[in-house]
Amino acid sequence: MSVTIRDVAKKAKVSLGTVSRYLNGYKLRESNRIRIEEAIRELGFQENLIAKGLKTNRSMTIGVVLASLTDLFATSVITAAERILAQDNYSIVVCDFESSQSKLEQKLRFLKARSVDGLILFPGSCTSSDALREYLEDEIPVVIVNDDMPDIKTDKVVIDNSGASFRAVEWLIHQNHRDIAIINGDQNTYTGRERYKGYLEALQTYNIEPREEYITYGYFSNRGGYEAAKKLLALEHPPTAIYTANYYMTFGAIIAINEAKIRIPDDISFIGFDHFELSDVINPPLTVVEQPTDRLGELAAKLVLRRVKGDYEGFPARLSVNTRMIIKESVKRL
Amino acid sequence: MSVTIRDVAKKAKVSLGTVSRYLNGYKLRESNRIRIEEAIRELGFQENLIAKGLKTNRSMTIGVVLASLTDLFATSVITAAERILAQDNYSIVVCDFESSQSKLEQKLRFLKARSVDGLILFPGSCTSSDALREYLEDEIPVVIVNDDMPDIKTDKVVIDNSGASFRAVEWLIHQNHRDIAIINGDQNTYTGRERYKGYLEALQTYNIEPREEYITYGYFSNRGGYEAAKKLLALEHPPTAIYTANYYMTFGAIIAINEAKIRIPDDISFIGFDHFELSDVINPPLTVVEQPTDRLGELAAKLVLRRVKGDYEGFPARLSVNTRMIIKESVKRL
DNA sequence: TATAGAAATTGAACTGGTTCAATTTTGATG
DNA sequence: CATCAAAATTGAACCAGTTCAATTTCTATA
Repeated sequence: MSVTIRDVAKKAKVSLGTVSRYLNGYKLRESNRIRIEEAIRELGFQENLIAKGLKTNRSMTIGVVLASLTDLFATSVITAAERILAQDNYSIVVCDFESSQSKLEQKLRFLKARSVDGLILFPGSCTSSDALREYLEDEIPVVIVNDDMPDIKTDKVVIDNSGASFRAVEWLIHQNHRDIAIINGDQNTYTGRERYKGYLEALQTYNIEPREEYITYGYFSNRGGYEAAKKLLALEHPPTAIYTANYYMTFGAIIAINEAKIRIPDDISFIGFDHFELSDVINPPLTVVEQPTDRLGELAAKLVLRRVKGDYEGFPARLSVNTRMIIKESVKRL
Repeated sequence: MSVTIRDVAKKAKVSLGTVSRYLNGYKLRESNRIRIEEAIRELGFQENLIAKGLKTNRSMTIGVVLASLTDLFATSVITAAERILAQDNYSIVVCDFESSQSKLEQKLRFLKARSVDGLILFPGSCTSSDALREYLEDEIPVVIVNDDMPDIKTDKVVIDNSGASFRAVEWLIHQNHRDIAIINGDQNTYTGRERYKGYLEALQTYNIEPREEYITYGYFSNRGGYEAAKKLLALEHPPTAIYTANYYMTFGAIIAINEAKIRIPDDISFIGFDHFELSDVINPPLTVVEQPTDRLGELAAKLVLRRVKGDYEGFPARLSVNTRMIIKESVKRL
């Protein structure tokens, strides 16, 4: 079979305990260190993390569970998280649950059998989970990203969802817009509700009566955004500005606007969500709410690492990061 | 600590070998089966896949290595692959290497230490790897997705890249286009070169002299596609049709066209790449080359599973799947 | 009912690491 | 040079499963 530390020990004429100590960075006699290094090189030894994990009860893996691998927000966050985790020699095991509650349970159990040391979870439309409770019972740290599971006590990293909407709408108001429409995400989700809330709060703060026909739903999908925008543009009194509450809806809406040969910002003002590649390349470049996906991933990774290492200070933490408005040219001052 | 099969064995009054056999689906005496199932339920036993992996030398994980987690093509393929793998109780460990050769090596070694049973690799612009050679030496199956590593002998699943271009361009020619531009991907990549090749072959087949100014490069990026399209539209004799060789360039180009107030298909015909959500939502819906990402993921997963299970028939396999043209309304017959 | 062959069960040995109590080596000090 | 505490090393036991040769139980047949 493959080369084990026993082989290395024999070749270097030391005990296996010494080789183990070498591998784990303990100090040892210079002459032994040299002989072990030589033996490792000559034998082409590679340590077996599975065997290591058996005794230490650590797999050095963090489970990542998300609704869909093709979700740009989640994958952006994960990219950043993975970078941090890799620095500490952790790797990520990724599972998607296709927005299905039963698959979520299944994947969570699956990862648990695999002894993940921690979990980063994007629950999306799933608001509860029995399997997740088992993680808490066994004290496996869980960090939820930009979401809420009200009856489950875990760490969270979130963006300031309602604040993001508030500032976007406030910006429109400051540019003298009053007829401001929103294309909302799915109201069964935390982010969907929060972003809607911020919209309402901004209107309220400036004494603007919300108009029912300006409140539309795109359900976080491209097609949804497209259709909602189409509906808005067809109104007898169309809004002077549209705010979309996520990336996919933003591009659906833009396409509807282009199609209607309505120009941004001359005919209608627009604030989108997320600052991914497409937003800049559009003409005119879009004013958007930028989610700090890198920061979010970084925080989630660092938090889960801290917990994995036993530091439970401030549990359950709820780290919130602010979004940023990227002001470009898609909003006209009235 | 946690509940082990020894605890289950004791409680069910059988030996641990019997419990092991139960867990692995062997037949056993009805009375024992019942008692074991009871014990498992009562104790809340969950098997430890890490311990299992130590003896069997199988981790039940497949490594997935790709340049970027935010690449929609790769994540679509992976989604389909994961579905198949999960059916056989395999999970995927995902690493991105950020298009860096050294990170690729690092991640491959990392996964190897983690005893992945197989590897699905999207090499992108990396055309070779020492760490990968170690996989072959140790007979860990590797499947490369839609790419080529000329001096490394592995299984591959590919799409018919040059054929895809050929048919797209041929379709334009059949609609009487002669001034056909291409927005090429990065020529340092296999897919970039192949797709360009198909374009040239189609022109040649129909005796059309390729025109240098119609051959542009968008390097597979959104911005690249945008800029290439802008350049094409600014030509004294702009092409009557544009073909873009991947998704991101397609949308960059569309935005450039919209911006220039040129209409598809009246002013210019267009064939894009990939049939993701945006292509349909555009007006008019785009005629595109559809890559069967589901099929590709399925094939990659099934192939790697076959190899993992020791079936090396037909090694190295090179499974090719055909792209499909989705004919919509973005091409005008001249 | 005895018996042979098949089927099921047993449990010690094994996988490749870590751990720690016991032992050996080192080196500073009187 | 003897002594002793500190540092380094040793190797058996352990982690939670699988495996397989040996043993026990079952079943069919004479």
